Amino acid sequence: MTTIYDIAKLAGTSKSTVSRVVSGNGYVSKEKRENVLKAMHNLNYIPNQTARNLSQQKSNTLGFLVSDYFPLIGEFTSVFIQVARRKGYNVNLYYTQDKQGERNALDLMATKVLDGIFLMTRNNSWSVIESYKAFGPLATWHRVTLPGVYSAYVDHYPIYTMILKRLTKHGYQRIGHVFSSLRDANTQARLQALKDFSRDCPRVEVKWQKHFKKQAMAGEIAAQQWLQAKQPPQAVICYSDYVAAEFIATLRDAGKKVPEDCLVIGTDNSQIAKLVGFPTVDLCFREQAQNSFNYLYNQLHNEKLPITRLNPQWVDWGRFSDLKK
Amino acid sequence: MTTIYDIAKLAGTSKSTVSRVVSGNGYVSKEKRENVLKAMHNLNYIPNQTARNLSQQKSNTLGFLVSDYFPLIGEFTSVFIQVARRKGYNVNLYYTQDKQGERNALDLMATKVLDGIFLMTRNNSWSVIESYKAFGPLATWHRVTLPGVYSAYVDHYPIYTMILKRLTKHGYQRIGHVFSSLRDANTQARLQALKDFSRDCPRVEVKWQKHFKKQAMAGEIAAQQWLQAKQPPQAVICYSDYVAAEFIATLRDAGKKVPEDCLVIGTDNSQIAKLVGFPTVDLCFREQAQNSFNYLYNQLHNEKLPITRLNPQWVDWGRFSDLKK
DNA sequence: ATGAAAGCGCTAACAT
DNA sequence: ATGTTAGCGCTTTCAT
Repeated sequence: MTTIYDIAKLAGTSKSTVSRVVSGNGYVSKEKRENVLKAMHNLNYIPNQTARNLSQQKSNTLGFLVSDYFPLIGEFTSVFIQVARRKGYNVNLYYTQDKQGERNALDLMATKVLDGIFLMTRNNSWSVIESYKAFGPLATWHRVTLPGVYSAYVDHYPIYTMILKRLTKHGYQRIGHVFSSLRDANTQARLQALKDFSRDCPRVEVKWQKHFKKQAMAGEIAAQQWLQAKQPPQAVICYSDYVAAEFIATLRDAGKKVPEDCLVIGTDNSQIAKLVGFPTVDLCFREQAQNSFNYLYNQLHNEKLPITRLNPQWVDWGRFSDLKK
Repeated sequence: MTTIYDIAKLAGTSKSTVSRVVSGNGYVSKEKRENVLKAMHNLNYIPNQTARNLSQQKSNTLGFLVSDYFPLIGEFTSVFIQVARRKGYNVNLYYTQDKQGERNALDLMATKVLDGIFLMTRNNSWSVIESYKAFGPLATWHRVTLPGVYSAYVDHYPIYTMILKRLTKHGYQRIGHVFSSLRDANTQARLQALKDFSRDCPRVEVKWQKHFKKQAMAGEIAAQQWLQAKQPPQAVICYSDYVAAEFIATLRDAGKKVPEDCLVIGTDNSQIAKLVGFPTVDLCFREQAQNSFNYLYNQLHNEKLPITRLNPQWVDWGRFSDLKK
């Protein structure tokens, strides 16, 4: 491996000068700079990032933590990674299935192997996670209000209200719900929206409600329960597109027609919604990824990259135009 | 940040001894070890991976390079990352859209920021890529035969033949094809299979063939062409599940029935195939991810983790049972 | 403007 | 079994 020392020798100068031209910090005469550049080129020099990181106590890499894979992860990470790349940041992906694994990843901030961390999903309690704030900036996809943690959330209350009203307006009298974990703040917001809605429209039947902690199998199990219900809901709102897609696939397998027998709605605006063809709500996950990165970057550089306001939208690919407005 | 030096001081010993207990290399008396352990615990010691990497000239991290995101990437990376994790490896994801970006990532092997690299898709020519072999092991998803590059491919010839025979047996007389780039070795294998098949079964019409270099929009464009054809094929085989899904969505949008009007087949066995509900072929991408990691690991450690033989399977979720056998 | 030298935290001979 | 020492490659003060 060729090092700055080799370059220095060949260019007839010192390590310091070479370091200056490589990093672009400090003054160096035109003449010396050219010699160094020439030497770098001749020796095929590639700077050692590890040495640099050790010396500077930073790595220009962010950690992306998630517990299980679900399809939205792929889309979300891809925008996060590409946004980070443009600002010179790498990202390490960690699938941390347990508390300890997650802590190990968080620990990496202490030594600046990771400069900052985004948590898509988590294993440890928020108080544990928050304590890592001392090591570097933290952002998350969860809806939480903690002084030290940026949350890229969007309020589900108005969105859920909007969906409920729209369905009611179009004649749906029995509306079912597939929620994620009860402890989740988004679930709470949805439940509140549902409660308030029921007060206004008591005649709409909304009792069919299911809860799942994991996305895997949630849609399938919920669909099984739909199939066994005596009076199944005519429309079901799912907490994620993936769950909605699984729900639909299971109903169709059982010979049901979607959306005729049951209209199923997701809330991610992921590719899957478009492909399977069901209405969904764009909760702006792409902008959330962008905002999250910007937050971490701003913390790290004392800059002011913009954090944009999110503007959720109903999305139906023009296929459910009768549902519009 | 607390370092081994701090621990040494507190435990009344030397850095070396601390290093020995932390890394688990070398002898250290029970007594000293306990002192060190105690000190580590009291000071909340977290080893500095960067320093370790610099000293050992390795990082225990692999690079995963891909040019554009497409849905299978998410699934593929998630198994690759989790498999790597079990062996103590991290993985950095790079979306390299151009030649230079890809070279930058490959360069990282020179300084062992990356110990090895997997290329899902590539930008540079194989000869350029192969030259990086000098820095560390290389694996790819592409089908290539290069001395220094492991290819996790599976031969598409027998698979394509199998699909064609099966369709013919069930009465399909006009079979369409959506291929990826002509230069791709898998496409070549499929074309050869098609050619040989046509010799045996000249009466099956197979002229409807489309080629696409990018997955984005491929399915949609192909479907538009299907819709405009005077005599469109009764079955279409797509080179990826994602393309198949897009093809189906577009046909359905146009009021066509799938599979009644046109049977569409994918070849990834991704989650999307199951959710949209079309037959596909399991080309064992999960095992390919596993094999690729194992190869890289074996190169790095002179070990013999098994490289399993792949066994592609027709997959139809029991929904197309009339197509079976 | 440039060079010398100390240091980032850890590892690994080598010596005892 | 343990300590001393010389790196790993680069950055950054501090002189000059």
